[in-house]
Amino acid sequence: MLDIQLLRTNLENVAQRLALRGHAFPVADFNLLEAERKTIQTRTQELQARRNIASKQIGNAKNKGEDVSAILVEVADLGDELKQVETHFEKIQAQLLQLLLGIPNLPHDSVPEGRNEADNREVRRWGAPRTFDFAAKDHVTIGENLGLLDFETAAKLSGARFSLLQGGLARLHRALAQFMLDIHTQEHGYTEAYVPYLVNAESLHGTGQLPKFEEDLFVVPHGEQGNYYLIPTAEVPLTNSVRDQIVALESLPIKLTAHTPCFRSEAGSYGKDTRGLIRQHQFDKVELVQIVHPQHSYAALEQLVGHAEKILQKLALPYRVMVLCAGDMGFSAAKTYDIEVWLPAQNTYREISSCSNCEAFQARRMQARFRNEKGKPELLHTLNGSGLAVGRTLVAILENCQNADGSVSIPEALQPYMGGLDRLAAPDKK
RNA sequence: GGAGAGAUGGCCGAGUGGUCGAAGGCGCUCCCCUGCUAAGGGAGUAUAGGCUCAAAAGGCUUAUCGAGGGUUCGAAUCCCUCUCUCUCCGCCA
Repeated sequence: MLDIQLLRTNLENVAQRLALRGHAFPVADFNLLEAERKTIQTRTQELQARRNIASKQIGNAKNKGEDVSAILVEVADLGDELKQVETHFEKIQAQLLQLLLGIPNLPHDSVPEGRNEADNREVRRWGAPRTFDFAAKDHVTIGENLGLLDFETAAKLSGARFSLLQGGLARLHRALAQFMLDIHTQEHGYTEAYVPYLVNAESLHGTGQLPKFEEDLFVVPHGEQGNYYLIPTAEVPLTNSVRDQIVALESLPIKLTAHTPCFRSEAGSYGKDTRGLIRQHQFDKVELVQIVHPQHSYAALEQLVGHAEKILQKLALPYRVMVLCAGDMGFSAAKTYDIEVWLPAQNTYREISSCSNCEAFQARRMQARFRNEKGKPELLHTLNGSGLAVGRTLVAILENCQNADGSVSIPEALQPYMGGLDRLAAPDKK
């Protein structure tokens, strides 16, 4: 959510910056609503003040045993009018809030202009794509040939966009998550968290998934108490842990990590990445969240990207880092780096991590604050990033580490997590 | 699921219809005394917003005592609903 003060004082500028990311701010609607708000609020407060004064007079008069009927007559009509005006005021406030909740974050000055993926800029590359002396297969073929990846059964169990892993591949998947958590907690200073996978609507409002993107979420009805939502990312529970809180200055930065499944309905992505593990309704991810002092959020973003990169480096998987253009960024982000891993079968780099600084955008929605150097509450800055998407890392390993005989070499860093196993191979067929 | 207790400022805690944005304490900030610490004295110390002001300062003002609704001229206080926490019982991994 943007600062409404900013909209009041600097609307033109805000609209321009939002236009950079392809959002048309409804300037006329806003101005109209604001003007109405102003008159109604003033009127409401006038009436409230009058009521307060009269009530005080009644109290005083009664204490002295004086007759209060004159004042009561004066105040008689006040109640009705006040109620009417208050209701009106609340309605306008709600409309303003609705409007505000639907507006994406402002892009940071360092974010390149552009409309879509094609305008993202490469920041750096690490590692060189391997050259194959045989025809490199894609991860689906590799996994199915090994007998460890089974989409057919998954479809029977659940439907499209689900997967079933078995044996060494399932273990590799688990090993990856363990490995990532260990690196982030032991080398990068994150605190591991185990979080709810079902969250309430407030939490999703806090991080920005609601109210605008409900169709991307899986909803679980929960009787009269409303709905639960399956988390689309651990960013939601981790970041919302500071919702409605004022944290102490000394406790910053708060660095949290969690391994969770993520659930996305992928509405509107029909026909995209239908083959394989790239785009699933359920996938695992190790998430990194930092909650920091506003002065340090951009330094923290660079750090956070580095933490995610570190995983790929240790796995020896080639990647590149992209800075997203204004038009390609997510709703809550002020600046986003994507890390894209090399996938030989697709002969391209594919997103495996997305790291964003949301500045105070989420903090304002969540009322997440800290007590600053002057002792005053101030909004925090929040960051999040994948460190990394487990399923996609699995894909990258299958494809990058495949051998001519159909087996897959296990990156050295993971072997301790695999009981020393150094390759996945098909069982001998007899 | 059943029975009971509770939710007040950074924290503890008083407050059952008006003089309550809220006693008292702790903590914190500033000042004084002492000065090696300790002790002592004084002042200050919620949040969000509106209007005003060129801006800052200031001034005026509104809302907020878990959330929402109701009664009333007036609600932290009375009534209703909900949420959460705690204790006991039941059930369960």
